[in-house]
Amino acid sequence: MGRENVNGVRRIVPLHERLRYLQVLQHDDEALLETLLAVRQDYPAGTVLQQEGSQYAQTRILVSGWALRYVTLRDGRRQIINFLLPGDTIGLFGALFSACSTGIDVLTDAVLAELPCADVIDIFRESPRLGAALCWIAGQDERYLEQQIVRIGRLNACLRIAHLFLELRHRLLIGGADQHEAQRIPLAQTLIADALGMSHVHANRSCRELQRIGLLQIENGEFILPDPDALAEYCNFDNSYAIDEGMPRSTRKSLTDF
Amino acid sequence: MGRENVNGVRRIVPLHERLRYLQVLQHDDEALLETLLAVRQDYPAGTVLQQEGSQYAQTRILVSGWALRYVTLRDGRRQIINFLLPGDTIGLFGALFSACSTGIDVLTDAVLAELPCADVIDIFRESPRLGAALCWIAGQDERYLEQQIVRIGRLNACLRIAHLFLELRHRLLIGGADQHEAQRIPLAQTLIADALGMSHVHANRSCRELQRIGLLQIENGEFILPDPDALAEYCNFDNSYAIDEGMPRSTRKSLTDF
DNA sequence: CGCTTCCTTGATTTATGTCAACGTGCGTGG
DNA sequence: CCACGCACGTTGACATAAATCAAGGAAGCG
Repeated sequence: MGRENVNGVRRIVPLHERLRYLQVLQHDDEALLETLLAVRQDYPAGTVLQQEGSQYAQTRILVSGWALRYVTLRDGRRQIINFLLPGDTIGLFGALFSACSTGIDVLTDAVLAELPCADVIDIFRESPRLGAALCWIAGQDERYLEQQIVRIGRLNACLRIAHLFLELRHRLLIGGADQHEAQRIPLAQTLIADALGMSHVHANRSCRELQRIGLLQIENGEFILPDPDALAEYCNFDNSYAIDEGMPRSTRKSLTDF
Repeated sequence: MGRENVNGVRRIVPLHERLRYLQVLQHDDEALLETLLAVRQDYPAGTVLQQEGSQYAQTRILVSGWALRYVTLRDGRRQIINFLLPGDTIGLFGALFSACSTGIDVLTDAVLAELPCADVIDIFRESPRLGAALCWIAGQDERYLEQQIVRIGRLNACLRIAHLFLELRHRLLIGGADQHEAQRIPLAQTLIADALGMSHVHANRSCRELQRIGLLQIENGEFILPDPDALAEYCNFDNSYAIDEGMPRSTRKSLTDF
């Protein structure tokens, strides 16, 4: 489960990788999930996947590449709500909403699995275990938004950037990236500014500052985290409980026994 | 459904009121929901309902009163993630997480319905319709967090306050409050500051400014919104699609046919 | 080439935070 | 009953983080 051949290379499917943490899916669930994720679609960098206020076209799962979710204000400024990484879902419960609250753009070339929104609702009938797993994914998304609120609300520019980068690294790891991959953050400074509620000028100066004190490298338009632990120390990043990865044993037992 | 006698007065149950919008619950679902919400518990203002990092004790639904959800930083400052109003859930999918990411305090005297977290997971087996309705509630929560990110990230202090107050009003209305009730915001300025990522001094000055231009009244430690439409105009508050209330007809049909 | 996008830097303005002091109402314990 | 502490609101003076304005440079691309 969770791996597939692409150009002869055995590749991780990040959503499966994420769900593996849960340790509740059984063989049938995995098979069902693989069926649902069978349809793949490629999108080039820059594609608008979803427009603010439009109807949900489909439920999508990011298999590879980065995307971003944003809200545009009347004056044209935008606020990036969060970044979407391999293993993240788009419009998971889209069947339950009449319109999208955010726009979504693909940032890099990306591969998405696509299925009708209604199929997700059917999952709950066919496999409560898989349904619970999807609620867990949705709950994690919400926790990342909480972290984003804390960052923007209470941290200064440098700390915000450091904290965001560590979250992204953490999520890349959860999706199955190796340590080296997870230290690379391919974001333009403009995007960081739009995500963290600051001007691009100030984002630039803050990145430079982090670079100056050795916590960040800037190479070919992407950032490298040379020392994640030092960075975590710098901004008090804590993923022990703020970003939960587990499920209580009792729940796991009740789901697997079912 | 959704009403009960309290001191001889027929009272709205806000979660039911919220779910009524969906128009998918059938008689059995409503009965099941009422069974689950049968156990009520009173808490006085100031009670700590949940500590950051603790295990989820139970799933709770706010029946009356206000609460707040927050994260505390190492230096003691805190960021309020959001406010909880009648009809909001606490730890809805708590069964799926090993620990709480946030603390929750009761702000006013409050009544909560309480049930074991595991019962929520069982709902998905017993009634996919009710399960979908709960996912919709969870999805709405997430949208409120998105709005919070936009506020803190891109609006200045006065606009943030105006926007937050309008969201709270909107949510009070959804929970069944009447127009008059929904114009009353019983929050201390310190709380507004902690929620909107500003100092209490600045929150005070901004509230005064809103009062000066006639968009806000301050009475006995609570705020009144004398003209919600003017306030919405002032801060470009838009609840048409940003805060979705509906569900596509197709989904409703597939759920009710089931 | 000339466009565009992104990054960079300096000068200046503005929004917001910090510090300090004081007032008010309220509950509590003597 | 009063005295006290406490939480909250208020205001002024000042410091600082961040936005804005402006200009120019580097890289990619038709």
